[in-house]
Amino acid sequence: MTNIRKVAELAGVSVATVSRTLRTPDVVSPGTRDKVLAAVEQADYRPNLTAVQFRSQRTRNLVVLVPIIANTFFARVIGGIQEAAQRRGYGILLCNTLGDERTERAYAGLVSTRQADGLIQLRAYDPFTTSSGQARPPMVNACEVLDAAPCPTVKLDNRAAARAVTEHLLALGHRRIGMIKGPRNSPLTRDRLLGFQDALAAAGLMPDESLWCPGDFTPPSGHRAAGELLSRADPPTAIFCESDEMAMGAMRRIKEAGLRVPEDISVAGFDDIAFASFCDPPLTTIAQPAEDFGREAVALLLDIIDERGDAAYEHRIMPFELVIRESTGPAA
Amino acid sequence: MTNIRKVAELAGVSVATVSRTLRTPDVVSPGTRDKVLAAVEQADYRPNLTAVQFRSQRTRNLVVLVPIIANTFFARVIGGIQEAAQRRGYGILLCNTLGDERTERAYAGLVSTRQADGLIQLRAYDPFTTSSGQARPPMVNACEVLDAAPCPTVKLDNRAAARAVTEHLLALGHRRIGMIKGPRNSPLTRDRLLGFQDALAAAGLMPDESLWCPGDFTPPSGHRAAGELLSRADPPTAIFCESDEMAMGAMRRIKEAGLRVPEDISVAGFDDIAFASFCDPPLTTIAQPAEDFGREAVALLLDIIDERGDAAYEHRIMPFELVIRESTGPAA
DNA sequence: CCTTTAGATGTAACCGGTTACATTTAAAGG
DNA sequence: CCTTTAAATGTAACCGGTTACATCTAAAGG
Repeated sequence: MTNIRKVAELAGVSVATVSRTLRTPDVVSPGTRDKVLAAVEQADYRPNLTAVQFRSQRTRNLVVLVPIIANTFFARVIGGIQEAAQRRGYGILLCNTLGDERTERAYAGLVSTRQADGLIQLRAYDPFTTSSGQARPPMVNACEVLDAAPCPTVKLDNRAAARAVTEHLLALGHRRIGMIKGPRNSPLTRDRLLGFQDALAAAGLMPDESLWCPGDFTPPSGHRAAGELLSRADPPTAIFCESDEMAMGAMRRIKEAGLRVPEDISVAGFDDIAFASFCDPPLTTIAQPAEDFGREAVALLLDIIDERGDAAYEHRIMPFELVIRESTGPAA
Repeated sequence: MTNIRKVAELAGVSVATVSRTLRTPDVVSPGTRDKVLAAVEQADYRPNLTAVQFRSQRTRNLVVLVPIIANTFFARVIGGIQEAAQRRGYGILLCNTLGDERTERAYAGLVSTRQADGLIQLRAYDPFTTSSGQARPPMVNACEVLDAAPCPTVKLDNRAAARAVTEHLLALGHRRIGMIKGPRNSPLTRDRLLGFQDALAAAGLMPDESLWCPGDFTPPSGHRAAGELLSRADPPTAIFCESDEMAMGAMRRIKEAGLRVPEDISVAGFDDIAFASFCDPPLTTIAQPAEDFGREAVALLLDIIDERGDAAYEHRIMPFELVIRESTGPAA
């Protein structure tokens, strides 16, 4: 491997001059600069990044913990993270945690062990064991956010979004509205449920908990949950699903039962994934700026890493948009 | 930051003993071992990974170049890569290249600059400029594979898979079969087209190139392509799409034209993404073992890195399965 | 022509581990 | 009790850059 000493020898200068030519060219005289660059070219020299990282104590890597990369929404968020990180000269170390806390802590260790400069967590869990005295490694929590996050956060106003969907369904005349929720202990689920109840309360309706089914954001779970709702004596006339993936599962189940969407049952989703406008019927849903979640998270994280952030952690609320398509219609 | 010297001091031993206690505990006497481990605990010491990587010239990181992470199929492949890498103690540096060769070469540079030990490329492009004399960095090419790849490869027998789909459509009585292809210059597209033609030829049919439309694997491109096919004077009775995402776009377009799937037009996809069994109607498609592509790629790559591979590069062909659902039916 | 001073370059310490080699310690054998 | 030998531990070089500080060069000013 060609190293800086070989290049220095080739150019007839010291290693310091080679290093300066590459890092701070303006302090090197033009003549020397040309000699060095020619030698770099000739030797096909590239600085050993591990040495640079080691010496400078900066890796320019960010760890990203994602619950399930196969989830279309998270994949988009990661796309945004990757794009923003790359533009700022950072790489991303990806970890598909599948919600396993041991894995999350192991990867978080990459920050503690200085193999990455910071961490983005897309789930409501703090992977850093708070050993007293130790400084907290730079971290940002995005998408599903801890209630008392010890770091900046980026999230949607899930409560308002769920309220908007529900109000849309109420406006269509629906009174028995089923809900296919996310996992029980998720803040996301809780907030969306609150928004759902807000809308019902504003319309003077009592919430009926027997119409709430838990899911896990995947199509099969939506399929199963819809089955449960349909098997009731008095099934709902509309179903609000906390993810488009579950909504697609639910619509399939509804059709299997010989019912039509939206004529017999309206279905609304959440996320506005790429397939939402192509499924049958196209899905009414909440559009989230997935890529922006990622970009924003990177921006906040780099603020901390570069110590541009002063004291208080920022908590960003991203905008949502109710996208009305054809899966919701007037109550029968 | 606590370093190995502090721990050594705390334990009353030399830095070498601390290092040995952590790397090769069996060469350290039990008594010393306990002392050192206690000191490690007390100081909350974790070795600086950048120093370890620098010294050992091994990073235990792999670069993964993925064309579009938002593509459901690739997301699954990455899931497999991540899982296999993690199990073997490797991290992954992810790059969403969007097909940009400059980006790909930049990330490939992470291997040349020793920030990663190897690279997995999911697209048919060799990011390493072959500077003569230089040893090729370890690389594996998976999914979409170069014809004369200078490395191990993992792929599907796309030709046979496409032939299987086409034979299924022919068996249903279809004679005018449209095809929504992938990008023009992709080996994937070419091989699937060959398989398509194989089946037609075996059935004694002449291929009709006017029924082939290019797409880019996304739902909107399938939607557009289907529109073109439907606008012909004599539209096809079946459409074979090179991806499920395009198939979903195509089905939407067909319904928008007031036609039914499969009664009026059959549609087949490729990939068997999670939504394939939940769209309407459930999609006939080719199931690919996406996660296995990733696992296999990691295994082959680590073989090279650990120099277990002898001379010849292995070229793995992964199995496919024709999954017949409800989007294909007898020709009208 | 000498002194001052800014700019260019060189020297070498340093980052935090790993490990070859040297040295010390302890156990075994005579 | 002394010698031999293996096991345990210590010393210090090394990985490849960066950069503080020292030194040298040359232009400017007196």
